[in-house]
Amino acid sequence: MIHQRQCPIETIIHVLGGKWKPQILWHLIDSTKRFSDLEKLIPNASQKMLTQHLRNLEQEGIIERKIYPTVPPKVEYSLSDYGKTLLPVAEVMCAWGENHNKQEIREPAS
Amino acid sequence: MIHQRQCPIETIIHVLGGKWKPQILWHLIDSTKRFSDLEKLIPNASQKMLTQHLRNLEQEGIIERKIYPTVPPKVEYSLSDYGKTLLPVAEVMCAWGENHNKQEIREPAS
DNA sequence: CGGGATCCATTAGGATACTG
DNA sequence: CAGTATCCTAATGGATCCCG
Repeated sequence: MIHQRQCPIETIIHVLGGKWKPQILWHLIDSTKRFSDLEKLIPNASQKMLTQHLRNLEQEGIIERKIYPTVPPKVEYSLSDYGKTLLPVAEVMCAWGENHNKQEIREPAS
Repeated sequence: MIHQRQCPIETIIHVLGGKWKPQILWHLIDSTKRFSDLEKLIPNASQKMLTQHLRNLEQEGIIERKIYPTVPPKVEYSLSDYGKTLLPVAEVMCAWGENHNKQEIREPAS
């Protein structure tokens, strides 16, 4: 699964490029969330995909997963310090994307 | 195909997120290229995917396609002015990606 | 509660052949 | 030269059931 990417842009696209990853990160910005919280916040994501994306983000070091060995189990996800280095980048990406969404309805150049 | 994206990050990932799109853009930064040039520059991309990604980027307004009605045909691709607004964003993404590639071999935190 | 396992649908990407 | 068209495989995402 880990292969060399010729352009580092592909790296960040790979890290962020899962259908629900941006939303997951978005919800973790301000506070730690439990698995069930994320399920409620992102209701269209299936359990499987939520789990899978959370695992991916964890492997990349972006988020942290804390397990409380209680019954019933409790698992908390949070943005790691390293993950926070993504935020400024995400902001720039967001700004361009937001503008692009507006541009999409512009008239074609003559 | 056009659907609302809840987070604008998804927009830019959608625009850049094709296997060969970053490379296409990279090669168009400094100069206009013909289709056959891009084929040589990105030899692993199939004709089909190259065409498909070029069409996508054109539809998004990122690149321009100029057809010379000669025989044999000649088609030139170039970055549009609007496409150039992506460059600073791409740079930031690149920088993070580059650093991330180094981090990947770091030892896990204790 | 927070998953794992399994099976299915959709999409992305690739190989090859053909054409104006 | 710059593609289309067709067929195929791989990867992603989703639905459902089960379990400690």
